[in-house]
Amino acid sequence: MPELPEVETVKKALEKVLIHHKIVATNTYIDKMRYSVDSLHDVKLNSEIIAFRRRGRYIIVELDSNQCYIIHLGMSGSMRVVVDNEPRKKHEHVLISLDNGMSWRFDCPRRFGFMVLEQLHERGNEPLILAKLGIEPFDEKFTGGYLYKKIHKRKVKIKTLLMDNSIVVGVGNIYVNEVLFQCQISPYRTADSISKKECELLVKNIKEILARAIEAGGTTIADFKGVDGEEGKFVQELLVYGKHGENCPVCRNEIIKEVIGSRSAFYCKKCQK
DNA sequence: AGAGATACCTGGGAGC
DNA sequence: TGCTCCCAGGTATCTC
Repeated sequence: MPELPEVETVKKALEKVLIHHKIVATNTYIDKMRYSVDSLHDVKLNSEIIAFRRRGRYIIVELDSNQCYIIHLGMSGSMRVVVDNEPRKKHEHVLISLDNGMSWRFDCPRRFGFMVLEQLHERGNEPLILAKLGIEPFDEKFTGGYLYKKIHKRKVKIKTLLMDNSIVVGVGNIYVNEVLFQCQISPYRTADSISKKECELLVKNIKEILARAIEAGGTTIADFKGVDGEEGKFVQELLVYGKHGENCPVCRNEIIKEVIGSRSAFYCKKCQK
């Protein structure tokens, strides 16, 4: 389940092996994942890969043809770069051949992810698909004050709101549970009950937990692996996610799992108020 | 417009 | 062991 730290890990790994190589062929083996893959065939041949960016959970790969790939790994997507004649795996839906005999592949069993090609009208322009995204968690403008302003009139539960990527991007279900536990805030609190001070605390912990997860190469729950097949190590640091029935590491009370906004919430009733 | 629910998809785990 | 059922997740899209 790639969240922002996983996506950052994948982006860095891809950049290392793909930068400055040229696209020589595109093969697709499926009509669509979340979106149609047709646009991938519009890539200008021999375009050079010149830059990698990440925006939220999206990876943007810029080409010197003024085109860019926009990639979302969905929940089970992964990338690998192998020699061209390596047999295709069952769910490798997109194979892009490079000028060095390597093959860049998108494996996406559940088809929640996508890969499309867009035009960049002016270099650096935000592709349309990303226009509605909220602030990056590591942006210095992402402060307690910013968060408070965005949420203090909202009636929706804080857990749901922190996962809303029009507020802040990259906080998915794993990390929101960890963040709320660290802040000792119940996932059931409505956003308008969160004080300015608690917003400061939330922002501080979002930044810290995401940074630590990036450091560890992401979290492996079931599906995520980095480009090199290495598993992320942050799973070892999770305190509440997936720990229902176990004891709270702080007070030894039982960690509870309940559904909030149709997603699993893991929390400690005693520690989180 | 805000809030909440649901569809999308398939591997894997639980339960029988 | 083999079968069926259900859950996991981010995002888009729907209704109220």
